[in-house]
Amino acid sequence: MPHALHQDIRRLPLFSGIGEETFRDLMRAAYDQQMPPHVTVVSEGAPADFLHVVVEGMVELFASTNGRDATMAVVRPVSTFILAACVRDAPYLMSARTLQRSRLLLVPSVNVRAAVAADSRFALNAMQDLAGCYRGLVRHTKNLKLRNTRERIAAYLLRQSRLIGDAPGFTLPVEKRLIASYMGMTPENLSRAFKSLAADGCKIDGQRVIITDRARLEALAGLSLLLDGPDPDASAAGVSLPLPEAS
Amino acid sequence: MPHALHQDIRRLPLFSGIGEETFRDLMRAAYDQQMPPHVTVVSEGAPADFLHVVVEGMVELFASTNGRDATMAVVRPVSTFILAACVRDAPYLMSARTLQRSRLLLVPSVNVRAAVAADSRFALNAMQDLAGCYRGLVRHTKNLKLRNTRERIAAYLLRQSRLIGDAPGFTLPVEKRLIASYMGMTPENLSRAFKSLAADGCKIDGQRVIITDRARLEALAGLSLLLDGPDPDASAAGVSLPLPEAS
DNA sequence: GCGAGTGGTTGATATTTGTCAACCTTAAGT
DNA sequence: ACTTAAGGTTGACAAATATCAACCACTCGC
Repeated sequence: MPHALHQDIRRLPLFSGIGEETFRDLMRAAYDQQMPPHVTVVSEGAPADFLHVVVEGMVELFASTNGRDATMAVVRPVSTFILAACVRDAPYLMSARTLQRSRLLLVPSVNVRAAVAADSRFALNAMQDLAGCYRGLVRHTKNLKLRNTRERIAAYLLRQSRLIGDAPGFTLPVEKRLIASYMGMTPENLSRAFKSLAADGCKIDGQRVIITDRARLEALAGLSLLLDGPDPDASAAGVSLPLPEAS
Repeated sequence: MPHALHQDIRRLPLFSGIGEETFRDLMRAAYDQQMPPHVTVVSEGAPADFLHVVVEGMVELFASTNGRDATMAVVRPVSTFILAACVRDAPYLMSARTLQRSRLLLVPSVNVRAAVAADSRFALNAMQDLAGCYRGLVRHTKNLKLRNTRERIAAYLLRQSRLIGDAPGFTLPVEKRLIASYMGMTPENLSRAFKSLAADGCKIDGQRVIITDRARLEALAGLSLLLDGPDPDASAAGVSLPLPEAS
């Protein structure tokens, strides 16, 4: 595997500062896999045999029950997912499928568990990562329970804007159907809500978003928003959608 | 503080097996507080100065945005809450209020952070605890997104039953308004749903629940239930409601 | 024993959200 | 260039859920 890649992975908060030997052992045990698009790489309920690292492409984490299914997160390079199941040695609670041609690094869970036991810095990193994931999900759950669809959408767009430095314009990072599912609504509902937001300070045209009246949009989101900030728990990958692109 | 109490706390997964000295330092730094009912002990947005241990009584974790509020969990002795904010040195994402006269042990976050840094077993415990909390919340979120109110209730009741060993009869552990809010619905809606479940294998009379036709109730819950089991992530206190009492 | 407050239930009604079907647009494949 | 498939949008409609108001039952404090 190319050295540059290892560098990128090592720079992840989860791996940064851990023993050189720990890291090397993990990488050596890992499988490097190329996957075509639309392939299920993890099935919920299965034993968590691997920690996954997304190296190229894009992966959707989702959950399903008889028919229905819900997007839980979309993961882009370079980040890991399902650390929790891995350290708990418990079944996956989410499935994962590629959205594009992707490249994944599969690190056997046994090795991960050995590494947390052996390298206390790695354990601390894992702890921080999991705390961040947890907090990300707390925010998400609060969103689902405290806001209706329009408010959730407004809050989401404001958050996206803030994450790229309060730029008023940006591009949606993923397909709208994924955003809709992630936010617990139907695509139709999202579509209509997007349109109606024109009256509340935000214009959406295709993938392009322009916040025309931030104050108004914030009022709609039912702010008091420590709910989504001011601390983004940035490392909370694996429980959210990707960053948008400014423009 | 009585010795017996320390024993109970020490037996929590978070503290079990950690260095005697680590534990003693934490306990020595802690404040032992008696609180009357209906007192807010933690406000979301505030810096996370303390890890809280519920020693007696009952505490509700909740979140609120302009008017509305949502129950996130109910914590009973002996367990801890808001570990995540504490180790991240980040603001609380939830508020906490006593439901009854309660006794709390407040362990300063600085000491907790020092302890995880110094005692690698404690760090591993914290990691496991946070992984459990995360997984608990994942289940909860899946529930919210994939099931409607009746299904959520059916699933909840089945879960409660399973947690006490598949007893068909039990007593609801908390007030119905809390259950309703936790599950993201209004009390009125919960009340009606409870009544309607009589036709689907479950009878609710006041606090008493009797599952009369488990198979039928499971069918309604839209099972395939790895969703709530078979691994309860038991240590996931702080993200769920208390256990019911069998009867 | 009595009044007040809280939680719970019920009914009528409004709002929100989902469903279904049609259609449009775009990108990919032949 | 044509066809196909997928994502997205729109409208009409249905279902789920919330809201509001009244009422009941129970507990607590006097």
